[in-house]
Amino acid sequence: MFSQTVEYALRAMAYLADQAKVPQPNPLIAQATKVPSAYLAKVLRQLVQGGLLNGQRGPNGGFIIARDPGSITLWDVLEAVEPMRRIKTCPLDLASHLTNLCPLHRKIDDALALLEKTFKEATLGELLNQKGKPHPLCDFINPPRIKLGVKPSRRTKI
Amino acid sequence: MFSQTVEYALRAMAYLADQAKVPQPNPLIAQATKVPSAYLAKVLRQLVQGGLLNGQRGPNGGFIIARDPGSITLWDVLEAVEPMRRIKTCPLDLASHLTNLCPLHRKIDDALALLEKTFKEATLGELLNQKGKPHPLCDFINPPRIKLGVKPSRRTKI
DNA sequence: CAGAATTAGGACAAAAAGGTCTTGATATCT
DNA sequence: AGATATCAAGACCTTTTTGTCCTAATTCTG
Repeated sequence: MFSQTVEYALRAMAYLADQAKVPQPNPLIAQATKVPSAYLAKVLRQLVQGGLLNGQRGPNGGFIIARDPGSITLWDVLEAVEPMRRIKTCPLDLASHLTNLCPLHRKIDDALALLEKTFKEATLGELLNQKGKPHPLCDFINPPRIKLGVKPSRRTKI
Repeated sequence: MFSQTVEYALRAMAYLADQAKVPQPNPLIAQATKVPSAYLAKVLRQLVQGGLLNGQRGPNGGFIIARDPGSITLWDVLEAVEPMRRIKTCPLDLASHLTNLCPLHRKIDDALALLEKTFKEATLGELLNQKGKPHPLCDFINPPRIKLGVKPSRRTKI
């Protein structure tokens, strides 16, 4: 129903909302969210371009959330990576339905509207620290920023 | 958000709900719903296998709705072609979330649950003949069953 | 400034979804 | 029975999505 990309984007945003202020480099996010790092890189770039994250290069760089998590909705995240296409005009281009969707497409679009509303009402901030609930995505809070296992380059000649 | 296949399946079911009793051959459904006929064939087969349609071969054959449209929900159609995958266990396989989804995935699954409910409450029957609304999919009711334009075979040698 | 860490961008590969075509089975009609 | 209309099944192609990899640009540290 939701694409992988959306799922990954939401995971990354939830993680970064939790780590506010300290830039998190891609491999660390990838580990915490269990998303393939190389693909995550693409998703993160979309989130930067959507204005939800800032990318900071160089040592001690990484990604940092661009605004207060309380002001970012799940809808904002969705829009940044894969905008929902609401049904505005008849998908069959029938003349008589131009201004007035047929009951089927009205029903479908109503469902989309409901989804849109649900996600617009949920902020990243709300997901954090809900008592009685597990912490988002991660078994422990603020994992130490340490080097991950040094993966041997496959280019080991000389 | 919804796949093409789901959209096509819903169009076909809405059309056939409207034509109850008279078998409609694939090309006619394809024309009325503006779905590529060869692909529609696949979708129709899934709907037959899902028990929502009956296929009847031979002259004057076609597809016919298997049950009363009032008893078929949009959810049934969705399930037949592309079952929604609810989130039942932690997608990250975190031990501490096994029985208790984290707030992010709880939120996502709640949205899926809402969708599920919406579609379970809507039947094909309800879509038909809503007054003041355009007829589903088609500019006129019960189009005559006529031969479509004979498309010249591309195998015209000899 | 040299070196290392990190994002930015894009080429490329693999997998899934969407779409086409051909062949075979079955039903109807004369 | 023969001719024809139709679905059933599946091989095959195309496009989109997902995933990998390499190179360039930038920034930090000593």
